[in-house]
Amino acid sequence: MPRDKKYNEVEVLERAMDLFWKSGYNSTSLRMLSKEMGINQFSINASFGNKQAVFLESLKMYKTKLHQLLKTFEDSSNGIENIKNFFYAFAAFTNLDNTKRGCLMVNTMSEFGLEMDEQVGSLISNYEQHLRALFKKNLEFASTKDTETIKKQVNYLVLAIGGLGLATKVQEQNVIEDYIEMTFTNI
Amino acid sequence: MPRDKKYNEVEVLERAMDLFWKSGYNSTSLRMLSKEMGINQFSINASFGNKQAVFLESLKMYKTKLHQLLKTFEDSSNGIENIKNFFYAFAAFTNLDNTKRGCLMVNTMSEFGLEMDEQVGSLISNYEQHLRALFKKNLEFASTKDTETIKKQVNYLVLAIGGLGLATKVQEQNVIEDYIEMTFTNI
DNA sequence: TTGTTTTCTAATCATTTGATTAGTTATGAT
DNA sequence: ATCATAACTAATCAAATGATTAGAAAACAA
Repeated sequence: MPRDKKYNEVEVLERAMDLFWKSGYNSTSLRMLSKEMGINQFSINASFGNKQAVFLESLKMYKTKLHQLLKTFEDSSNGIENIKNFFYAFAAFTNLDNTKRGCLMVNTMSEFGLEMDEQVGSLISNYEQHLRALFKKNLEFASTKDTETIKKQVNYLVLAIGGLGLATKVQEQNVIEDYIEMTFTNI
Repeated sequence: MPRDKKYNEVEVLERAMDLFWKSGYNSTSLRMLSKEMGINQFSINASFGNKQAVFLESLKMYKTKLHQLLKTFEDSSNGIENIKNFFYAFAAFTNLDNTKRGCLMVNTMSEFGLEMDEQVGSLISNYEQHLRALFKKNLEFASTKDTETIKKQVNYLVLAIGGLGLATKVQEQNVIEDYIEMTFTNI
């Protein structure tokens, strides 16, 4: 029988995710990953395949983390206030320990635009649909809004949370708070 | 007397700007620039210094273009509607010919975050101040808003236009329009 | 035409990149 | 203890990167 792996693939992937989150895909080299993950380049490729695959797995892990955050708001009582609370939680999440990393998915959208790896692209658009569903559900809750209004407000909130993900990379906390408060003044 | 330059530095810079606008700093190589600008790498460095300097000059040119757009709204009648019109013009500008390039400044903020070249950073924050001034002036026009409200609404609009710059890279036109319309129901 | 000056071309430099190789080490079933 | 297997290390590969070099070409004053 062969020897066992010295490292835990979930643990080293978490380090990879942190690095991609902070620096993006193109600015993160395999050598940086190797150093940060504590395993060498060969082991990275042995465990994941190649750099693109490490990135995809990092995105999946990020999505899981974000989903854990989201679940709280999916389970709790419904309504606008619930969406607003999610915005605040998202802002805290994307600026954990004042790291100003933004949102890995938003960063990735910005880095690649529409010319994105297909698997990465579908992971992200899948999550956008997920968010849309949450927003829609909460907007419909105890409300007399017509379908057209809800559609527009969902579009609005999706872009607003994208903008929030970008803003947490560069803006101060008080500006972020003003933004969230203002976003929900009229919906 | 020496020979004259075969190329016009403004024209080749415009090509460089287009490339940085489309692909960002790190994903644009000197060889891509050379091909697109129609001059070789030596000439690029002879005219501008190095890659970073070409980028800085590209940003300056972009800023000038954006400023030409902005001037229309600085000169025209004041008020909320004026800001809204600027949002629409900005959305059209960042998605000219359906190129989905977004805003070069927003793209740059997203690519580098706060760890940005000093000159690039001050150029961008300088423009943010410019926008803040425009928004403030128009919000104050024929309005009884208190100082605190105006401060919050300016913060809101600055982040909203950043989000719009990001959104034009990936979203459809109708979603963009819903976003702008909804943004201005809140102020 | 000649000579001087600068632009331009093409080749090359040292690094860095993603990826792979050859060879060594450790594990655990027998 | 032996040995088959897979994980590991370190070195290396070809390609791409930003930058620079040496020399040819062009323009104009004299």
